Amino acid sequence: MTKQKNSRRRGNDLLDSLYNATIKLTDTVKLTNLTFQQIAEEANTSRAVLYRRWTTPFELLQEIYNYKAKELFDGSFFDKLKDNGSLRSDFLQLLTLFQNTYKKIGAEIINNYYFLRTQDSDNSQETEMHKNAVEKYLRTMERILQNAETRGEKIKKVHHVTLMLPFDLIRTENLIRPENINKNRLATMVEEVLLPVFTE
Amino acid sequence: MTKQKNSRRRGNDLLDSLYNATIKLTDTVKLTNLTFQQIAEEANTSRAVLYRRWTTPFELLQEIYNYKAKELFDGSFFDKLKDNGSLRSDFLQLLTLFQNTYKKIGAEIINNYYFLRTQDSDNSQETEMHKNAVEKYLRTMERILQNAETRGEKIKKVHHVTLMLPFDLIRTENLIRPENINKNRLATMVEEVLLPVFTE
DNA sequence: TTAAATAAGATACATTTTGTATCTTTATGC
DNA sequence: GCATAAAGATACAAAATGTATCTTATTTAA
Repeated sequence: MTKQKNSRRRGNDLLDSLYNATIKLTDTVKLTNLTFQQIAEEANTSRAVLYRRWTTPFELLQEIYNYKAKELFDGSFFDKLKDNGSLRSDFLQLLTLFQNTYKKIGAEIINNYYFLRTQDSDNSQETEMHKNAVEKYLRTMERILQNAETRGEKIKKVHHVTLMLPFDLIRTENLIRPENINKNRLATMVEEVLLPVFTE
Repeated sequence: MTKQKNSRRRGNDLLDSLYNATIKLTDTVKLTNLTFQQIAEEANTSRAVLYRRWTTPFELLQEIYNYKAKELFDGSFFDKLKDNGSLRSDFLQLLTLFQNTYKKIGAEIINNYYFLRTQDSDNSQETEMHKNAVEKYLRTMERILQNAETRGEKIKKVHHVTLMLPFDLIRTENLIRPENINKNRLATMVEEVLLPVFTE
């Protein structure tokens, strides 16, 4: 979809290129050591292009991670959720889908997103995105639990925050013990944590 | 304990001053925008002092957060843990002590610690510290559960990773929903998560 | 199809930060 | 009190910043 007849990139083409150059640099350069100079060189453009859009590399990073994290927060992966006939299977599928999205976006990117979030409390745009995501997560959990109840499984009433547990678990695992994540670990989360918490 | 008769600071006195100047700057300057110049000025010393110790602000930050996080990882707050006569009370005390340590050190500092950790996988010193901490956490949980079992409470056998749940919960809460933390929230964690997970 | 508008890219310049090196001064330990 | 180690001051070339101006390519709309 990229126009190759033009040598001078514009708009979103250029923006993508800047994003990618920055992400690529984070493989070798620590986040705290990034400079506009390097980014401009990596993206084959001039520094002016960067200064017209952002005042510091921090702002650029913030924009990138907000953008990249969108897929995690739009909750579109929930569309693949099926009623598997048991809460156990539904939970496992939920964790698997969520973890796959983490993997697809890249755990480092999401970790960085959450880090920048703590650095900047007045980011209303991201806050809105995050708030909507939490709403979607809650509604998804409510639906899963409702289905289970309809099937006759005994479901406990819990506070709303507790409904965030599956997502909290995946986030923690990717931040603290990323090397630990596999099918067995997800199954253990369901068996030893989620089922005891949400069922009698 | 600070010597005031000397105008020229040395060793740990100077180091403390550099650490404090850096931390102070992080109130106004984003982590990714810190410079040695600023830090030297803030600490009333010369840049040479900084370059003799670290090559980039990132390294300095890493050292600071490793140092500050020590108190969280040495597990000394566990000494205050008593046998309260019920698992419910023991869990609540554990969460309270852990959260108080978070508060004392500063949640931002610990969040930053974990972030830098993801940026640098080859930090053997911190890895050792972290590994020892996990060991201590596991042993503490085992002790608490053992006490409960001795009292006659029905305790489930779970994987080691699951024993990290109390600490994972507090970490998540401080990273994602810091405004949400109070006595009620901790009680809900015990009631709706920890007790169902660890007892029959 | 051409002209006007818009944004990219090149360049320049003063300022700040970096990284290194050298020298002087102060504090500490023997 | 003297030797040693480390702090602090200073200097300098190189890199990065922040801003401004000018040229050139691409888009839009007349």
